This record gives sequence, C-alpha cells and structure tokens, in this order.
Amino acid sequence: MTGKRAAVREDLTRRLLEAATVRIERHGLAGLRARDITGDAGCGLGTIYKCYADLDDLILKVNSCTLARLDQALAQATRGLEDPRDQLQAMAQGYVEFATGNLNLWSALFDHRMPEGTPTPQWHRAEQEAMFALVERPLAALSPELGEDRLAARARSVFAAVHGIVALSLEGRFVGVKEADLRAELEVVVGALVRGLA
Amino acid sequence: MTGKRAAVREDLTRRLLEAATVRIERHGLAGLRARDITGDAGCGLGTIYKCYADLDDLILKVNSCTLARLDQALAQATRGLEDPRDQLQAMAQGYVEFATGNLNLWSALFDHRMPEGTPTPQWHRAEQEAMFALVERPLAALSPELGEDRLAARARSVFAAVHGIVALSLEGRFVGVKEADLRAELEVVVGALVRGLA
DNA sequence: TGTACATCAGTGAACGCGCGTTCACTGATGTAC
DNA sequence: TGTACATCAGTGAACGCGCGTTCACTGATGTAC
Repeated sequence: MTGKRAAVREDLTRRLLEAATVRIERHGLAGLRARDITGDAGCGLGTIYKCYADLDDLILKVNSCTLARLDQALAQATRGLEDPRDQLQAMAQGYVEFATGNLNLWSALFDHRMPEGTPTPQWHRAEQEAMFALVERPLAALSPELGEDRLAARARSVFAAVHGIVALSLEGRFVGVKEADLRAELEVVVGALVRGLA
Repeated sequence: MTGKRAAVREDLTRRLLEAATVRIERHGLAGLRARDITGDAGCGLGTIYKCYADLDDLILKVNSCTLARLDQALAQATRGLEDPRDQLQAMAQGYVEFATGNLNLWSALFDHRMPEGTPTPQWHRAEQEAMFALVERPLAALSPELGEDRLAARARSVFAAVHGIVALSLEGRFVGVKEADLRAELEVVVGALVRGLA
C-alpha cells in the first residue's frame, strides 16, 4: 500500500478541479471562492495549496480542461464535411453551441487574468494556439496561396471575428446581436467571409 | 454669490471624472481605487459619494465619455468618403486607432460589470446602441434589401466581428492576431466581408 | 506478523491586507435682520 | 454694510467585510526491526 498517499492526493486534486469547474459554470469566474471549492470537494481549505500552487493555478487547470473540450467540440463539428466552407460554417455553429452550453466556463477562458506582472504560462498559451490548427485547415483549402505566417494570422482573425460576435451577444456587458438572431447572423457573416476570402 | 456652492460641486465632480479617467487609462480599470482618485483630484475620500452614487456610477460616467469620444472618432474616420466599402474600412481602421490610443479606457467599455443583480442603466445601453447607427448607414447602402431589424442585427454583427479581432489582439488575455499584423488583417477581413455581403 | 517510531498530508483557525463606504465633525457659505 | 446665526458641503478616521493564504497541530501512513 505504498501508493496510498499518492492515490489520496490524486483523488483530492481531481475533486478540487471538478468542484471548481462546477462552481465556475454555476456562479461564474467572479463568484469563485476558495472556501466554496473546498466545501464542495469535501476537504479542508488548506488542501488547495497542497494540490495547486494557488487559486490562479487551479483556474488555469479548469480553463485547460475547458479548452480541450472546446477543441474536441470544434473537431467533432467538422467531422465528415469535405467542403472547407461547410467546415467553417459548422465550426462557427459548433462554437455558439459550446458557448451557450458552457456559458461561464467558456467566458472564463477569456476573462481570467493572471495577477499583475505574471504572464500567462507558456503551456497554456500553447494550448490556445493548438486550437487554431482546426481553423487553419479549411482556410488553407480556401486560400491555398497563403504562406504559413499569413495563414496563422488569418486563422486568428477569423476565430476572433466569430468569437467577438458570440461574446458580445452572450456576455451581455455591451450591446450585441440578440441571442435569438445569433446563429442566423453568424451564418451570414461567415458565409460572406468565406465568399469574400476565396 | 448664491451659485458658489453649486460651482464648487460642479468643479469637484469634473475633477473626479478627470482623475478617474486618467487613472483608468494609466493603470487599467482593475487598478482603480477610490483613494487614488480623490488623491489625484485633491479632495477628501468622502467627496466621491457626494458627487456620485458610488464608484460604479463614476466608472459609468467615464465610460460614457469614452463612448462619446469613440463615436466621434468613428464619425470622423468616414468623413468625406462616399463609397460604403471605404467607409466601413475607414471605421475599422479608426476603431484600431482609437483602441490603441486609449487602450485601457477602451477596454473598460467592455470589461466593466455592474455588481451582481444590478443591470446596466438604460441610458448607458442607449449610448452604446447609438454608436451602431454609424455602422448601419454604410451597411444599408451595401445591402439595401435589408429591413430595419435585419440591418440593426447586421450592424451589431459587423461591429462585434471587428471588435473581436481587435480585442483578442490588444488585450493579450487570449491568443490573437499579432499587433503588427492587426491593421492588415482587419483590412483583409473587412474587405472580404463587404465583398461577401454585397 | 506485530510493535514502536518517524514522517508528513490534510486541516481550519487565524492572519493580514485591501478597499468601498459611512458618519460625526468643522468651518465656509448663505440668510435674516 | 455689518453682525449673528443656521445650514450643509467636504472631510478622513474608522468601520466592516471579504477573502486568499499560512502554519502549528494531529492523526493516518509508511518504515524499521
């Protein structure tokens, strides 16, 4: 039973991650408290600091999971589609789907800030960049003349454009497209984009 | 000299607004403290609560000014241009210009949240919506078949798309277009949009 | 296998700090005569 | 105009709360023999 301690630690780490995830989705990133997380996970307050460096570290791990699920959702959305236009449309709709279905976790991806002076860790930026590969593929098919750098920039632009439309609409902090119009508007805008970019 | 008191109050109110504006632009919305504002404005801490309902009220007033300046900047950008395509391009570039030149004040427009349960006051939402009129005009010229509602939705989409590209690029919280590529990418994307929408 | 001891993981009370907001005070402004 | 009094705006020390993080403690786990 030499592994008992490691197993307990692993279990606590996982339970804290799950509790934080549920808390963020239910109450938003701004409503996240260390005491609530440990309460839900059924352990003592200090345990967070045994399993994670601090609260920011835990949040980054939650965001990392969310990002992985988003990545999977976008990949899933394009499955079976040949036409790059269809793939981009499907990804945009998949993005709304994911955002509406995971509203606060999705928001946390973009809302979280590291404390003043601490940059976002490299491994997390790398995870973000990995997602753009999904957007690059159909864009490359659409604009085969683009070099690697231009293609990367284009993928970021297109992602950010779609994200902007979805974010202003769903976050409700600034006036955006009414949620009822969101899917239709996205289809029009993405349609116009792929037509105009080709 | 019956107006002396009113004049003093007016002066304090203005100085607090200016101090808060400078503070936000220099240190960001998250770095805003009541004590710093009154320190800079050269008055006592309690004065904020004589001139404004609370700190959120003061922030809303700062955002209101920023929005007015943004509105002006976008209007200025299209001046003298006839072609709606040129107008949209000029507005997009004007938007980057304003965002880079007023980074933290511009961010505050989208970052500020009212305390849980308090909605953004109607007068401020109205100010936000007023800005979309500028985007609607060239879009109407481009797609004259659109009814009033569809046009309003389209203006919000196009604004949000441009905003998304600029925001991810400049805020640095999530991977976005590199700032060096921003203007060029915006031109391409807006160009594709107007071509595709026409 | 059993016993004695050492280690160290989890705990939660307490710390410490930050900061928005209040409110009793005071002195400048306004008013009455 | 001058004087006495009333009002009330600005003040800033103090309040109060929230909350991330620490650390001395304790009991379960691992180890030695």
